[in-house]
Amino acid sequence: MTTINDIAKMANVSRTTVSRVLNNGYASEDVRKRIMRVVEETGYIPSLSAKSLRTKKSGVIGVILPKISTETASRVVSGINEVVAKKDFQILLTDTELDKQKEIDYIRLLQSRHVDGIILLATNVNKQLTDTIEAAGLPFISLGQDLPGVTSIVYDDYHAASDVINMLVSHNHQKIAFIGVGEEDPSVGKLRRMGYLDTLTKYNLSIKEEWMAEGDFSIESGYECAKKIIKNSEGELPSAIFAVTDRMAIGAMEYLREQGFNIPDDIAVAGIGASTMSKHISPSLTTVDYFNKEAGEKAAQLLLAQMKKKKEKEKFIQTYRLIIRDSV
Amino acid sequence: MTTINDIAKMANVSRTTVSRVLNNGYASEDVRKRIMRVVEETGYIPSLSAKSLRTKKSGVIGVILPKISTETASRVVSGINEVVAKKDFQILLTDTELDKQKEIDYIRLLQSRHVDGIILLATNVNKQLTDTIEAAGLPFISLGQDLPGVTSIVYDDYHAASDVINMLVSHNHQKIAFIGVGEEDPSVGKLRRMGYLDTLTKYNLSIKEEWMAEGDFSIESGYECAKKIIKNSEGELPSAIFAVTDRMAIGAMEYLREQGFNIPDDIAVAGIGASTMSKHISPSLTTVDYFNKEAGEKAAQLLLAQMKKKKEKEKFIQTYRLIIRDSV
DNA sequence: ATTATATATGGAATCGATTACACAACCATA
DNA sequence: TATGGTTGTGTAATCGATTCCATATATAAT
Repeated sequence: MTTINDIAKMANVSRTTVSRVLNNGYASEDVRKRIMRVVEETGYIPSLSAKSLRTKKSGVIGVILPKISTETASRVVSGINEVVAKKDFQILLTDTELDKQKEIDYIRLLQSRHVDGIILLATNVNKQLTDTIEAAGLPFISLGQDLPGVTSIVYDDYHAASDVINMLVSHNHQKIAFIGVGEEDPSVGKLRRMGYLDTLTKYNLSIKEEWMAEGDFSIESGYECAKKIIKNSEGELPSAIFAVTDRMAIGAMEYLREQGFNIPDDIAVAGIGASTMSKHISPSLTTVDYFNKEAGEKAAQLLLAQMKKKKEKEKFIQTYRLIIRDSV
Repeated sequence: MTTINDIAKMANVSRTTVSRVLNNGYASEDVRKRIMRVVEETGYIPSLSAKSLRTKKSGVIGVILPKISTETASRVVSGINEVVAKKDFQILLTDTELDKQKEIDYIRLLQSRHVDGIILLATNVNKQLTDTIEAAGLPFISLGQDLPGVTSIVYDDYHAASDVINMLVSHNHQKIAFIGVGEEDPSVGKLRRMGYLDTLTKYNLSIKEEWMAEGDFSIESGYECAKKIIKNSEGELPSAIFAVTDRMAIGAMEYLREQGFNIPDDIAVAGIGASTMSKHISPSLTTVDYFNKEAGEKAAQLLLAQMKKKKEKEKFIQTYRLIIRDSV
């Protein structure tokens, strides 16, 4: 490996000058040319470890995902990347596999790698997590969960869920079942469920335990939840099922189709997420678009801004859009 | 930030000892305890930039993708991550957006970041690319394209395509249309097309220009290609369409459905990729599973092996599996 | 001609770790 | 008691950049 010292020697200048030329180009015409020629010839690439050690900046931003291979995650990452790549930052990717200890470990790891900032897609929210973030003292953005003390971009889960119910009611549905996830996840688990419950209450519709089931984000769990709901409510079947994610909605549709139910005539289905699939299955799935990529872009922009100038915690609510399709 | 020197002072030892304790734990019981206590108390995190500068190892492996937000990419990355995370490596992610210059730039960039190895999902293959790889002198794996001089994992595109045609023929299809992509992409563009053409020839089936169209991987382009094929072949419609990717196959299905064709009775459709969607649309799509995640895992394993001990170029052919579903 | 100012360059410290080498203390063996 | 081997610890060089400060030269102002 050629180093800055080699270049300096070959160009007959000090390494100080080489560094300056490469960073701001400050030098006499003559010297600059001489240096650049040597750089070209040798194919010299500066060591970013050395640079980072000295400057405390790495040009890397850390992204912590709950799970890499989901459509949401990949859209968000794509949005983030689009923004940061323009400023010559790269992304260091970590995957917690939904393990809350790893969320914390990775923050510390990224810190030790001197990343310039972190974007976290949290699933669990707890004190230890926020303490670790606090201690890291890095520019930090939380996406998808509102973290105390941390600038957050959140989806409007409550109103999105609520709007889905509004829409179902306006389609004359009175008996609406629910497929949710665990409450450790404040956004998807709690808020969406609250949106569902509160809106039913608003319309004075009955809330039945038998019409509620809890899955784990997977298509299969959606299938199982639908089965459970249908089995448990022999007397009175729901006329619609609202699943808090598209994948679970799609699993539910599969079960219903298998059982000979017509969607939407016998039972309507709605999800959240605007997955590619939702558009292309049949009947196409009514869902909520959360603009994940835009959220990723926004997160990246906020992070870059925060890297320039530390700011107070802010909270941004990402807009959403209800997409009404054939499944209702 | 507390440094190793701070720890040394506080524990009343030299930084050498601190380093040793933290790396191999070599020290007397007494000293070790003293140091660990201070480490705990201060929450000391060693600087990986400094470490990397000294050791020439970063614990990071670079991944270069043609496009982040595709199912293939996210499966592969997930496979890679699963393997390398176990060995405490992280992934530095870059996205070329299908730009061949960026493929080269990113290799150099990753090199300057002292990544310990690179996994590249190339789309374009050219001399400059292989030269850059050669020059980087890093452990390197190419996934999806066979790169001269570089250990590669390739999908068996030719035979996969060929098998799709075999299967269609065995379902009594004689008139098989084709939706492909550009030939700059040796694997998807060239090999899959050759598999199609050669197999038609083998069966003595006619190859018609009107039955062939070229898309760009997107669902929309699949739709357009199907339209073009149907329009151009007024006299004699094909009885099956083979698209080289699931997304294009799904686009094609959409057009056919719109036009009132029954799938598979009027026209059968097959794709490649085993996307999640292929399983859940209706009719479910016949496709080829390339085991992308496993390919990612394999790539990671090979890379780790190569990091231990430089090896000759090898070429691995990833297995595939034909999944016959309702669309044929 | 002298002083002040701008411009271009180099010297040397520094960032935070690792590691080759030296050395001291201790115990065991002959 | 001298010799040698272990074991534990420290000294100092090193990795490859950046950057503060000093200095030399050229140019402008008085």
